[in-house]
Amino acid sequence: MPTVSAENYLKAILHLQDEGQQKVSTTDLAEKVGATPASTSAMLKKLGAKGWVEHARYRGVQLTEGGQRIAMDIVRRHRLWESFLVDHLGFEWDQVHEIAEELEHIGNVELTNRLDAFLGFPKLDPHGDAIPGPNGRFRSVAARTLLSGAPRHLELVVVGVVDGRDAFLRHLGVLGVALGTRLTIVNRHAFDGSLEVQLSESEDVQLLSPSVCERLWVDQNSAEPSIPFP
Amino acid sequence: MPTVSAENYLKAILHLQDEGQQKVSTTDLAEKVGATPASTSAMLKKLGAKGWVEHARYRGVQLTEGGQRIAMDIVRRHRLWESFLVDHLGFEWDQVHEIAEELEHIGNVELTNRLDAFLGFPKLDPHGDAIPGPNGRFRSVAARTLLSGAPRHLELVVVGVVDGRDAFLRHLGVLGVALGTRLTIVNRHAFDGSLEVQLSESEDVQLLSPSVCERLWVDQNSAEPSIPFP
DNA sequence: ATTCAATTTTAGTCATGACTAAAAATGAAG
DNA sequence: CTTCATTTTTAGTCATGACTAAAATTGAAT
Repeated sequence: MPTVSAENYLKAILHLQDEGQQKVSTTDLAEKVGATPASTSAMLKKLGAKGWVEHARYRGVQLTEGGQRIAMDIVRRHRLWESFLVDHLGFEWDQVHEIAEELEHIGNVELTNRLDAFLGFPKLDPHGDAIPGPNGRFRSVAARTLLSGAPRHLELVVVGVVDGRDAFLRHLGVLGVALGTRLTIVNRHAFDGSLEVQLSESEDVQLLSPSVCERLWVDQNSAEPSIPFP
Repeated sequence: MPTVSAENYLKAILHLQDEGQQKVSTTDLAEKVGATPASTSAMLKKLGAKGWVEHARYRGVQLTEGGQRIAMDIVRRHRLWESFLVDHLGFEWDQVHEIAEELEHIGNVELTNRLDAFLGFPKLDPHGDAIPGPNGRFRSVAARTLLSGAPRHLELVVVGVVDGRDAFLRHLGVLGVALGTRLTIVNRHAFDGSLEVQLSESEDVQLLSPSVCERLWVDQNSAEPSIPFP
């Protein structure tokens, strides 16, 4: 069983690996967890000894299979609790992160699974991030979803429109969106549910109104290499 | 803000004070928290410095007003979470203590109050123990309750019977219960809801079936000095 | 009063996980 | 191929909160 501190490091490594770097540098990790590189270096030695990370001195870290499993479970608990806080206790999206940061460290499996069931086995948390299942992997996302209900941080392809009217299609053109456009949701705005999406080709970030998001069918871009953390 | 460890000591002192000892001995406290008397002695010095306990060397400890407030808040969170686990996640009475022991240390006030509201401001937890309100004091218990719905660890007086039939009254006589009998619920059995009650006069512990408990009106024994932890 | 067994505190260690300051390794530029 | 700025690790401290062993205090019994 990892300590709370170890869990925070493992989680941070998972997030950084997701953000692109396959090997995570000590400095980046230190910054993420809010510690000095020296402290981080010391912790990495311990995590390595436990078999949770592969750590070649001066070369960066990577989660092992076991370490990733632990980190995914933490993310699972974090996002389940966030869902609970928003859906049942009436918190807003932007108020729940800190609280979930504490709740996520309660590792009781029975508790987590029952909470999952209580919530109806949700696939996405209130921020639109995918929730790992009890097996430590993400639940398969429906083949075709409305953009408004798709997860963040996953490259999507526009595969259809709900509304075929000219005015809407012209509007899409202005926004730089068409059938086949690849994009990634980078942020959901709590205020009205509008989405910031990054268009893969142009690298532009575009703000899409809720009414646009509800009229676009998207699919996970299967061409993309399947990384563990969408 | 107390550490998790400090919270456990404060909670233990509250429980021991409730069980009769106004001043709690280092040895008893040590046993309760599962530490050595030496470690406990060291912790008491710190708790004293924070103003949470009064500690006269070799003379025992007592919670200060501030310390009691902290301890009551911990008990509040513990019992609210236990209620949540049983009422909404489907746990049994005897499975929830350990989990609540972890959840109770998340001190976010907003979280606690929202959870309280979500649960419908319950007065008793699944074990029949009173739940402190947001002010750190127990909510007033209804003037007259059925024994089956009364809190544990509080001296009660039998003030009436629902069912006046001879057979029932004779049965009460056999059990040693009559109008005016003072008793305290010491345990609820998860299996069928039957209660173990201690009769104040004889000191006997008597097992009462659910059907008996549902036919007895009880009231809080107001003659008793009002101790903080019923 | 004095002794003595039980209780409590102090003294001295240890493990965790943080820190600063100093040393070592890396790798890019000349 | 050597230099040097950057990154990373090591060395040495500190605070928490636990422990054991030893000393101090209490209070009950002679």
